[in-house]
Amino acid sequence: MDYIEAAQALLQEKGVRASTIRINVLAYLLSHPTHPTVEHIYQALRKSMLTLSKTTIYNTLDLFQQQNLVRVINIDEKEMRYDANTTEHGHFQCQECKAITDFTIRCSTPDLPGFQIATRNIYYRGICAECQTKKEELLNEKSNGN
Amino acid sequence: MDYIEAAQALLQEKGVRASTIRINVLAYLLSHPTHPTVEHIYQALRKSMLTLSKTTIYNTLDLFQQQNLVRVINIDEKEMRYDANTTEHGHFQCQECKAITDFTIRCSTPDLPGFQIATRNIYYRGICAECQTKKEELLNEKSNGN
DNA sequence: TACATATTTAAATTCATTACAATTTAATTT
DNA sequence: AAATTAAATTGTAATGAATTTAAATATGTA
Repeated sequence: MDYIEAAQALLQEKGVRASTIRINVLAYLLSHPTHPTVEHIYQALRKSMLTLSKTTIYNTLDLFQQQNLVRVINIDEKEMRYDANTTEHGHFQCQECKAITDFTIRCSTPDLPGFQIATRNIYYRGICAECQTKKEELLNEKSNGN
Repeated sequence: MDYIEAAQALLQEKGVRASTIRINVLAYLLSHPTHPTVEHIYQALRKSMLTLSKTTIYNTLDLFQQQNLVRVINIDEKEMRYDANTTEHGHFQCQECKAITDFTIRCSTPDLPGFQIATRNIYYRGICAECQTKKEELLNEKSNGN
């Protein structure tokens, strides 16, 4: 399975012209399900596309969003993040390491009569399991050392 | 029931010095459960506090957040919004009128073993009932007129 | 009153994002 | 193929919310 081919196929499905840049941006998102920022994508693709502009990344991601190819994740305080996984899932951001983890969740129907819901975003924040373990280890070291 | 008194009481409960500015910012949030921005609060309080600085609003809201007196709502594309209602509820933003509506919702426990969850935010977007009605009326007018 | 601490202020800065005009590339027509 | 049109990409400059900084002011306590 080739991410480039998969990206090209997805673009064609949506009737979007599959330019080199578009294919590469989408392939990057497919191969890096780590919710990258515009900067991440830009720095990665710049290596092989010397004249690439950051504006193009913004434009491309806007287009993808309109076509439902990506979803924007606004969990981070400063930067937007992008996810090629458009299925329903929540996002957890660790306040220590800033990493974003997907999780599955089911919610009841909200009491919004007459409202038309277009997008749903569930953002949780806290300390991830890994950072939690590190913290506990630090505490143990301290109590053993003294 | 006086919002000023209520704000003062809440601040004292948390052991935070109840300065005039703090009381007024919190009272504003209590009396305007419309998820105001920093700018909204600033413009409203400036009228009676001529030397008020926007930085103070930021500082005050940061303090309130630490003390769990307010919750930050990041649903808007550009500006942060603040809510003195700290009970669990979701937020819906209308893509037409930008108004934010509270809703109640219950979600299943996420599959995040070992994770420590500190804050939860549920953001839905779409068209609110009012704007939906307006749109339908416009459509009807068109089909009747022609 | 004097002192230390907490609060408030205003100006300057930061930085992700957007606006826009110019340029390049690709597709279509003559 | 050349000419025309449309679409995509680029770079610079502007935007504006949020933060930083340092100075000024107010407050509580001895």
